[in-house]
Amino acid sequence: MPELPKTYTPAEVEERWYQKWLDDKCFEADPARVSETRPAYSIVIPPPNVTGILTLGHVLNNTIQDILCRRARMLGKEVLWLPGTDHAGIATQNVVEKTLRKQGEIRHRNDLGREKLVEKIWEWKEKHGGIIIQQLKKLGASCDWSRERFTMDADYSRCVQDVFVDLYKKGLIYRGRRMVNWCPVALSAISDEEVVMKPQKGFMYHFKVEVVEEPGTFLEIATTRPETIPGDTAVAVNPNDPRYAKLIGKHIRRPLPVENQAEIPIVGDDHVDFEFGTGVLKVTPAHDKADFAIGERHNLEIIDVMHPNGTMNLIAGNDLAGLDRFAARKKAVELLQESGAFVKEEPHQNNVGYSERADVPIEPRLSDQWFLKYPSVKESTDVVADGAMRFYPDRWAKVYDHWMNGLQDWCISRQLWWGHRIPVWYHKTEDQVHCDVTPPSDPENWEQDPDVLDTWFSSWLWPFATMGWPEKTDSLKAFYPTTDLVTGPDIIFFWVARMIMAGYEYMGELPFKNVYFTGIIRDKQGKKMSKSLGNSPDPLELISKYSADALRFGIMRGAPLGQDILFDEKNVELGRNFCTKLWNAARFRQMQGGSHEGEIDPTLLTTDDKWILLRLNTAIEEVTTALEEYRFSDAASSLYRFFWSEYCDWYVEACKATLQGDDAKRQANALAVMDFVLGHTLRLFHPFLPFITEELWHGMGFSKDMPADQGGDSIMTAPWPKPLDADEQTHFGLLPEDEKTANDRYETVNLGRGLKSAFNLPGNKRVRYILKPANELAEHDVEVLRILLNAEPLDVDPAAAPAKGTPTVLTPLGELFLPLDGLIDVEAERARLTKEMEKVTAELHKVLAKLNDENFTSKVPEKVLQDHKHRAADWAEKKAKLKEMLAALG
RNA sequence: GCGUGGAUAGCUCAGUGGUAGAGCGGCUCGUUUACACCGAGUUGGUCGGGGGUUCGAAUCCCUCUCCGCGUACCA
Repeated sequence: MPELPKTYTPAEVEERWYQKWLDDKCFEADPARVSETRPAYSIVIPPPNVTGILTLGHVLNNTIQDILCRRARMLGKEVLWLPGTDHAGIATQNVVEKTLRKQGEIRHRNDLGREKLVEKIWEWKEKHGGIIIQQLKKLGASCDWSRERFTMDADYSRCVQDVFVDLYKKGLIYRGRRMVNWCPVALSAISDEEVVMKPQKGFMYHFKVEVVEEPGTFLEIATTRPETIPGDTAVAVNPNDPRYAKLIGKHIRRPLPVENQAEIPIVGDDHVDFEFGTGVLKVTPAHDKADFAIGERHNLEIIDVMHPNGTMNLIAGNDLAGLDRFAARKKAVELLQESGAFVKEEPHQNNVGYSERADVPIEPRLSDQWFLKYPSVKESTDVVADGAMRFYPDRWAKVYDHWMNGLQDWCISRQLWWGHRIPVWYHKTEDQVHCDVTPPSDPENWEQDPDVLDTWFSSWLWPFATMGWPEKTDSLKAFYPTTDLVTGPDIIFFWVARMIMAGYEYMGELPFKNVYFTGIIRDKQGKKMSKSLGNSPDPLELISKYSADALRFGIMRGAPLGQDILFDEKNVELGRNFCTKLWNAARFRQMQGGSHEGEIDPTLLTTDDKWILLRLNTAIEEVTTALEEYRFSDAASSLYRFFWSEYCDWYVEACKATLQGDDAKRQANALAVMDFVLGHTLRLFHPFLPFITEELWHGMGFSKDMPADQGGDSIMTAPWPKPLDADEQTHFGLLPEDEKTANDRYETVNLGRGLKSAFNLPGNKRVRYILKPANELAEHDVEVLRILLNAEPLDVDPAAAPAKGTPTVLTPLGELFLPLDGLIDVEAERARLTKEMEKVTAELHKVLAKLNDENFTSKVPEKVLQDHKHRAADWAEKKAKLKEMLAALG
């Protein structure tokens, strides 16, 4: 076996192994291999935006998926991780339009026209799209790239059309003139889910109008949007409001536009809250959802006073026409002031809906759009409520349930060019509609609906449309429903809920069995990572600086289930350091030489050997359980602790006693134990650290132990470690008390080191210790103690009686003395012992106080009582010893 | 409003009824048979406030404060 290089070079290693895995088709899933003994495991990737670049959110999300997939492979499952990208309608069209504008090719999309622009976007997609796919490879993602899908692939588009036509024929998709959320920048309708509410500081403007039928009677109206007054077609009061009820049916004169102060009615409507504002509401059915509803109830005229881009139109009047809605607001106030209608303005905070994408206030707007009444709602609600589909963390189930019980029809049409065009044609002369996946036979007489579908109307089919639906393909048969879905809670409604409904509607079954919701990545201050804040580090830079393994480990160790993640580069550094530690521990083993094929001889196991085997068992159990419960950070922490604090810090150091000795058999046995532990550890780590574990697996010769079928000798397909069962533990002679024996020893070492440091002796200075053992110690155990204490020599003397004032510490193995030739400072030792005495006395008092309390002793469980009694005895014994020691000082 | 998560060492978090923990940071020492991306030692906490249940509360209950998220909103 060639020697491992002194330093680990992740960039070269990661590149090399990823290519090898690809060449060997290690990630490719074959439905034909699925069987009773080889169950399927599948995940569909949440398809990133085709224009996207890797963010830390993607790193988190995809590392989790990769861990799940890699572990499933090691458990002997046939694994499909299906990758792909999303065409992301608005976002992509924006990116490309912007690029073209920057390059001076166009000023507006109309310069190119629909066909040309779509062509340009495709070109752009082929050239620059899917960068993120290459970036995912750098991260080590073990996706089956041979199955990469795009939501606008021809067959995928066909699925989208099929579904549209089907839902149309079922009467669930309909076209209607409704109030929608209109984005004045994108010039498109958007869904309720794409609107984010933001608190706004603004003003509440009051103005008064005279009741036409009762001159001298004025109504005061409060509004935040005076620019929409020209669109008012009524004012509304609550019919139960004693102040105004009698005015219902009468009229007022609308103050704007100045040149058209029409008379509009006063209507009574329960919607009006008479405690809010003045209790009089102006009703603008064209520009407010609630007002639209009032308008419908009272059959009011609808007057649209705005252009689609948010500027005022001519109907708004000469003073306002052409102004942007916010400029028009100011102008409208001025006009009211001029006419004397203005009363006052008051600062007012309210919530305004913003277009998530363009970050501008949306404009409620009446327009013709396509809507979907959600299908399979009941099954989809029940499956989560019943727990048949599990959410992790499960509190999201409640959020889901809440949304499912308040479903509003989904506005699925978008006034964009990039996307799946709605498969509906209108007859040019007759009132006919053709909805089908194929155009009408006489296309010259028909015109296709210009709109495209909301991107999510394609993503919601992702779990099955990527596997060949509507054919009943082998892949669908083998891998649907998928096993796990890993995504952020921010798209629970956008995507998760809709996939569940589509799954039931078209596959008759749930699309995935478990949903893991990741946390949201924030910076150290807790701010959300975003490009505009510039607080989002580039994962690729982190990879080149620290390695992909380091990034994966760092982010997973700090990502507890259900919590947001405060990202700190320190965590990645920790990951890098850990990889280095792993590398060096492997090198240490290799430097001892010897074959790694040595069998462990149970009769030669030392206390330390047994201890590490027991600790390994615990680690395997902890990691396995944690992963089964999706507690990735716990799994990572367990591994970290086991390998660094237990294997490296104690076991390897203790082994040096054997390795320095001259018993060849014992040495070989120690190496066999190391190999056993390392072989297991590498496999436990592989899902987290795929690259370095593969490199060491091969570099240390573990690979050839494994059967070379399926995936060859890669650690990827090595079996997932199992804890030793009872028989194996018997075989190795492992007993639970072995752990205590070793722990007593390590505690003794700790205490001895503390003593040394208390007297300012450098850790590397070899000093003499004397142990007055409480029980007899084997020669080997003494040697281990000597090495770990860095003692030279370590005298074991049951009759030890060192000079007065010799620093002494009580250990589980007996009294340990640190003779300081000629340097004894009696007062210093007295001070140290006195301090110790105070501590022990305080602890003893605490326990005794409880034990002397009748209330305690009579009510507490027997086990707790015994624990306390033992503790009291321990402290008492320590106290007695300390007293003796202090007395000896004179 | 309603729902939901959180507040434990300087920082990030673990700890769900029985002796308050880890990692990082800080400080001290250090070229020991791998590893300074390291080792040894050490310093850090009346567990957000108040009340209750209990022999016993970081842990269970109530309440308040603050931070976050979701959702619904009144012009």
